[in-house]
Amino acid sequence: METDVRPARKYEKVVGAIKDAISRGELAYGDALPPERAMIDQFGVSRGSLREAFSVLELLGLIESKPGSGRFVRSPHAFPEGSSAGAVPLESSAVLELMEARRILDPAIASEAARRSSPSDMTRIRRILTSTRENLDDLTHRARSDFDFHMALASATQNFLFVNIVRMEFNLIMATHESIYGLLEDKCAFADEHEALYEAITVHDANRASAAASLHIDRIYRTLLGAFAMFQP
Amino acid sequence: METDVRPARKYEKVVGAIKDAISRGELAYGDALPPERAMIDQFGVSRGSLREAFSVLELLGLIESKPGSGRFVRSPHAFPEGSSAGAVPLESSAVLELMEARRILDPAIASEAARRSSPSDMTRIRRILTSTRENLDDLTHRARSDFDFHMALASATQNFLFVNIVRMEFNLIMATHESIYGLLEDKCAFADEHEALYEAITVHDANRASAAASLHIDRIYRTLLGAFAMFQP
DNA sequence: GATATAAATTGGTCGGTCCAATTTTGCGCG
DNA sequence: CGCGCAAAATTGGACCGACCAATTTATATC
Repeated sequence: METDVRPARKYEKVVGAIKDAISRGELAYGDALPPERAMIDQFGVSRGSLREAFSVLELLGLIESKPGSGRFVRSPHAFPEGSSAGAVPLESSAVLELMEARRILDPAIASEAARRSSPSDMTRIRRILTSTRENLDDLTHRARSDFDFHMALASATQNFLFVNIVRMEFNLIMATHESIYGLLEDKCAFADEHEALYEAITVHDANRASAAASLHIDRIYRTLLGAFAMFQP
Repeated sequence: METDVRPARKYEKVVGAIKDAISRGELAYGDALPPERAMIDQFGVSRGSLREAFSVLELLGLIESKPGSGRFVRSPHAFPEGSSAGAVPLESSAVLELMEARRILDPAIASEAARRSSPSDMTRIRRILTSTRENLDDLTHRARSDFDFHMALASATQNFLFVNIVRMEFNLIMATHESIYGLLEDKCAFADEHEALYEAITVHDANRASAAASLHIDRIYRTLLGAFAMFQP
């Protein structure tokens, strides 16, 4: 019964807590966070872990550090003020923002992968795809497969900048909405689209690969859009 | 006489040293780096600083960490083995790889900025452009302007993923080739292209913005290609 | 030869020190 | 009383050395 593959780092707890506080409205735009030394007691973590949490929150665009002054909440997006039962607006806005970027980035990466992929890249991707089919019902397995697939695609571009971008994409997915895969119900479409993408890359058809990636991410985007719409007026 | 704006962090020294060692061939693909505890003495830095250096080198795709085993050199690109007078191959291959990615990413970002930019974004970019013109001969000022301009462009997309990508691009530029701006002699073209890009974004012409960005980065890419070709047989 | 054990290595965390930037306080002076 | 400037307190930034855990590799033992 392995519930969590990840070792649950301390800083993640802090990130979650602050993120939730912003979602609930306890921390609003412009507000100052408590000073480091106070938060150390508050969360019971060391300064190093705290700083790591801050660096993530800064990367997410949620807070801003001003040396000598303090840390302040930055509005990442403009989202409705008086939203009841909180937690949704921030999460959804961040995830949609991420997906909007992926609608542009992923087709470009797929196209580049189609141009430069080597046979060994393709066998690796092939292996990942079969592993994906094996256990489509397990949520964490699906998430893991998705990550592996897109990382393999990125490394097939032979360009580490794309690898880093995909790594960043999935870091953000995990940081902002771990349960996102629960919303994507259509498991078969998930696997089918990955396979279509694989086929296009195998024959080095950049245009078809780009189109396949577009279809894939567009469907996900629309699905999430629909799911989030149910939470908001 | 301010030679370095940046405070010269400890880990940067380590990154440079290891990068140079790889360039010189002292460390080749597959070689194991000395263990952390040994490098602490070797470089006279703490473990924290060392780990920070490793994280950068890992991001650059130069090394790979295997828990319980050690850290190993990864070939980032295949580049000529017996290259004399070293230092060039790694640097140039990494920079060209970065620029190849930018040829794809930057037009996409420019196009998105054209679609979503607000008036306040444009005034900020306008200010950066006039500042750029003011001191075109100073190398560090030009580098700073370039960074500011592209960061402003990224934030005009209203999407923090693009902001992070541009931040990453310039982190890599600084990490791999700080003197890169010395190779880009045509100062006027530099400023002109930025202005053309600005114009396209102001009128929200996504296609023109994308084209302008392509022209800009393509010229830089060709210039660097030419400059590096002189170092290699 | 197989297995248990020990050693070596990286990963994560902690609690400090010192420094730079900023803000706040307080004092002197007009 | 009000203003301005300097000292002090507050805050984040960088760094250090130590500790223990997880994992891999080497070694010893049967």
